[in-house]
Amino acid sequence: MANHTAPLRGPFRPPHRGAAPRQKVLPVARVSLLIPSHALPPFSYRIPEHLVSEVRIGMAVVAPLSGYGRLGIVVGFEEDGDRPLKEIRALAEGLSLPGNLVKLCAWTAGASALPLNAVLRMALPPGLSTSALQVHDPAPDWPWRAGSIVSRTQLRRVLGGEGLKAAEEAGRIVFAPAPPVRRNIEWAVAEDEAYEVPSRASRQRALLEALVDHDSGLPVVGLLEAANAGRDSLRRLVRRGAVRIEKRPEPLSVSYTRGSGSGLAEYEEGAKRALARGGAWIWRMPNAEGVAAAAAVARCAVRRGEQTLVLTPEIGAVERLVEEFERLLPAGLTVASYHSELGRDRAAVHEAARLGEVDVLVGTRVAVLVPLARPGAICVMDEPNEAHRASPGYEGVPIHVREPAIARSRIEGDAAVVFFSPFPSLRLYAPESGVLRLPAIEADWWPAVSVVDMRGTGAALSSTLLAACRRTIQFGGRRRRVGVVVNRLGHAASLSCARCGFVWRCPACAFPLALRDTVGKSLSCNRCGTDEGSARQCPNCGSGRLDRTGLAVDKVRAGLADALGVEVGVSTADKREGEDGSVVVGTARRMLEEEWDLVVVPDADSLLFGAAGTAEKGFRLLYAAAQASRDRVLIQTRQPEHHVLQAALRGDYEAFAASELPKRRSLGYPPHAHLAQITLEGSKETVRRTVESRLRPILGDGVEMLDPVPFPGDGVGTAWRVLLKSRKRGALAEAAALVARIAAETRGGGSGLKARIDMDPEEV
DNA sequence: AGCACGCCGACT
DNA sequence: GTCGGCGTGCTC
Repeated sequence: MANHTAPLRGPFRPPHRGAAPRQKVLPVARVSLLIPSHALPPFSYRIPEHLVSEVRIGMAVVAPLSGYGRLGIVVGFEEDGDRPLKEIRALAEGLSLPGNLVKLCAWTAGASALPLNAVLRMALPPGLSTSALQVHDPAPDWPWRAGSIVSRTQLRRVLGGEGLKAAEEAGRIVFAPAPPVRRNIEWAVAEDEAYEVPSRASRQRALLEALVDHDSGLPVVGLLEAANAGRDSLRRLVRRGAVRIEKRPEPLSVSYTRGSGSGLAEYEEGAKRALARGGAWIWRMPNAEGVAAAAAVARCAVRRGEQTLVLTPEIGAVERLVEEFERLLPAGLTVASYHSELGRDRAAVHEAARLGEVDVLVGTRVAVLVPLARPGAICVMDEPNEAHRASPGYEGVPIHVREPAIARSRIEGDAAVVFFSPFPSLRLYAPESGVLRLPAIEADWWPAVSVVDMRGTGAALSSTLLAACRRTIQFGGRRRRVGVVVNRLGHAASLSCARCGFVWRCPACAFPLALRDTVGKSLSCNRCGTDEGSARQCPNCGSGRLDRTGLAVDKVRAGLADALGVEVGVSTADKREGEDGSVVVGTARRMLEEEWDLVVVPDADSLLFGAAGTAEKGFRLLYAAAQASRDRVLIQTRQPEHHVLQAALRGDYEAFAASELPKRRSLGYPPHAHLAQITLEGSKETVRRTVESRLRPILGDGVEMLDPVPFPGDGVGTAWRVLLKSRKRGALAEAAALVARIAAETRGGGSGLKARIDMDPEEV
């Protein structure tokens, strides 16, 4: 491992396609200062004579703001103007980013309506301290010694603002941004074999015995635990010269592969093709096979001397994938994981990746911006999973990771990005997206499918359903289990006919209409605000039995427990009870992680047509439900012939895509056009005024704005949603970024306004 | 007039 | 993040 403060000089590698082209250096640099919580635009600084030859795009520099040195990244150059400019003070080379990564950050900032400095921060080592200064030449009355690291606040307290500035100017203290230092751990090493352990000192003997086979020693913490000894016994051994204690840096969480690569042959050809051509690819296959296919991509990249980035939706999946890669990939390659639970290690992994010491980096969405010395391939596992998008307030970019992944492949010399899923998102699969396709691998096994037609029934659970559950759990021999997938926890927002299953939809958007009040059955569109009045009877079959769509977890659970006479477990995000029982009810996210003998979906219609979901999400859920069943999948529906349901239960993605893609185009969904969903929190008056006076006048050409509608599920009416729509993503992101700025300006006081921006949301 | 306090905008 | 400017409102 290279030292953090040393200039960035990796081991020699042949030229790779990620190399940034040499930039002509002008005497003025644009610098994006890394000040959190402030969306400062990049500022211009003069480059001092002695640094002109060294400064390049991506270089970390120290530049003054209000007289204090701040860390920034050079993001561009410009000609010298008339304005007197401050000078860049120093370089912080060990923290620099490759020039291409700055381009990627700029693209990502534009696409996500985030300030550039916030995105650059995500690409830099985590835990980077931007407030530490090193004391170089202390004045006689200072309390610090030369070389010590002191925080800015402490320096201010002692020296005062002016004193701090003067000391920095004079070079007595130097701004020293650095990633968190790796801890040292104590190791015990056996020294003198001749030492005779006193007969009663059994702990000391145990310690020596544990150490005897380890010439290079053992970490102290583990050793004490293994020998069931305390620190005192060890100290005695040290005093007698039998053992010495050494401090060594904690090991990097980079592991080595130990497989043969023999299980990867099946995917070799596809991997080669994607890497040879580069660009974005969809590789449709069962999720279980994706691991080996991604390993094949990684091996192919390694052969080309390149690194692979593998992105998974969840942290748990990262750890599983690392283990699988260790087993599958030929021995001697390095694999490392990167996610938000990694702690101090993460900065070390970041550096190892940046220096090219990691062959395969497996991480969550936060890893998409990690610099790589030799980028070759990006694998996005389980592509449609929405955990690939950061929710506001959580770590990572708040857009789906597929977007920066594609941008990265383009920017970094056409590296390959491969999206894995049996049912990729239609926005990628649409021919207009320009994403190439590798030959699909279809599931080689499919469960038996039972469809129960619920038209005309009032009961939530059919006798067919109950009989299937009984048959499964009463089966002799091996214990069998039933998983019941329910879509929602509380109340559904849409209205459907209890007789034929008709769902009220907005004539303009084709979205299910939201049920405003359950008694009067008044309907309106959450998307465009259209008010559709009250529903009296079903326009399809004339029935007056109208009910809100969807069954809730607790209702199904109680119904099953009652009818089957067994304990029924529950597994949802915030309630887990009796999960190892024979029958478990839960939400899809939880339930479809494991396998069941019988998977039951008592209300497929709410998955497919409910307000919370779209046909696309419903298709994936039913498909995944089938894949999670060892034996049979049973679903209840009032629209048994619906093509999405039929296609899902056959596992026929192509048929589903062929019927849904034209709808996407006519409705103007990505990739045909882009949406920005802006949620504004504030009084109706404030929101309306802001939208009309500040937002509407500045909308760029081709950006359409729909009127604010109350945010669904917000009963108090303090949250409003505005949709922006455009064929041009850039224009849309600009408008969205402006909203963020306006909201930041009007915060506080009676006119308080909070904004949240979702670019290209999955559901609207 | 003199001063504390909070808000706002500039800082390159 | 840090600063100074300015208006408000209070005290001397």
